[in-house]
Amino acid sequence: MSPPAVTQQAQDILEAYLSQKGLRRTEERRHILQAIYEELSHFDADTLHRHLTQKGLRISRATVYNTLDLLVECGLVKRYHFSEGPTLYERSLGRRQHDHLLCLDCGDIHEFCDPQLGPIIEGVAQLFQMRPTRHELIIYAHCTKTHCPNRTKNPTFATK
Amino acid sequence: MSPPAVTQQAQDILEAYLSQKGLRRTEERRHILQAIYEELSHFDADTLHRHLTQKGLRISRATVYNTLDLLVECGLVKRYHFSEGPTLYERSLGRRQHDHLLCLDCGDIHEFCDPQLGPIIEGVAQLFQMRPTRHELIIYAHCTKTHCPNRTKNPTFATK
DNA sequence: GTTCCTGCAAAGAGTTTGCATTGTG
DNA sequence: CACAATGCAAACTCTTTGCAGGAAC
Repeated sequence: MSPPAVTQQAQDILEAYLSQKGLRRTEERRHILQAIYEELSHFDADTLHRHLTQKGLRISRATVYNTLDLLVECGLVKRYHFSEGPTLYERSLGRRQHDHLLCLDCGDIHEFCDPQLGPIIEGVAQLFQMRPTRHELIIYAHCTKTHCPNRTKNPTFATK
Repeated sequence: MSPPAVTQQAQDILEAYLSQKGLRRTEERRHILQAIYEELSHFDADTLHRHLTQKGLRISRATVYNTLDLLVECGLVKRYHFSEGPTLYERSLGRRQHDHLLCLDCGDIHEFCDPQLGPIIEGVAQLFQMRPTRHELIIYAHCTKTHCPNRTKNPTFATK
């Protein structure tokens, strides 16, 4: 599915969720959802806020936080807790569930899917008589390429 | 190895690390290391600080944070970033590397070791030409026991 | 018109930093 | 006695909250 089509589908899902819950369809919510689906990935709330401001949209930080909560609730956005920094978000519609590998040298975030992970998680949860709802696997790693093009960027996730 | 013996070994390692780096052996560092090795697990900085205060030790929050950094640096303590809350710490000497399963109903933290995980991580890192240094796998799950004894406790990790 | 949502600014949690004082080597 | 470590408080980052005004239904 093309990016605009996914965005449209996301908007439709949001609308359905809002009317079902008796909540309101506001410009702000549409704008935020669009930015997330067409322009950003692995962003934090403040980056999203600045992005919207630069586009000339006057949306407050509070609304950004509120709307992110809403979008996570209705499943259109996923929330991640990597090391120290702020909470990061990602669009989730039309994307396979995946995990993350963080480069300790440049802060780059790589995504991967490993089909072996699901059974492991199920097995562990069963051992404790628990029903798993979600998981986060984060691998922290260094680049082995001698001339990694990212080496120049500022490292993140470095110490904590 | 018995708990006091592990603590002693940890103190020895700390001393060695300090002299090697030209740093100072202080009462505070010894007290903090001892509390971590003998009295606490999955604690945050503030819990550790209150714990020390209750024992009659007057150690400042700043020193607690500094010392935790130091202990993580020299490998005696592990740092974890679970969902929203504060950073958690754990003693690491004499313990196998393990991952965590968090109960969404009561906030309990279970530990598990899965030998299949290592190869998966190696494989993923190799795919990206990266050298993995550490990882965090967190499984969030609900209890399936109808009368979970923990159900009464305050849930943590519930929403974010 | 009612209720939800927004924007603003203040508060809050967790952590870091600056600086004078203390204490180790 | 030099310089690292401590204690204290203020600053800082990220996020939440309270409340008045404004927009959706």
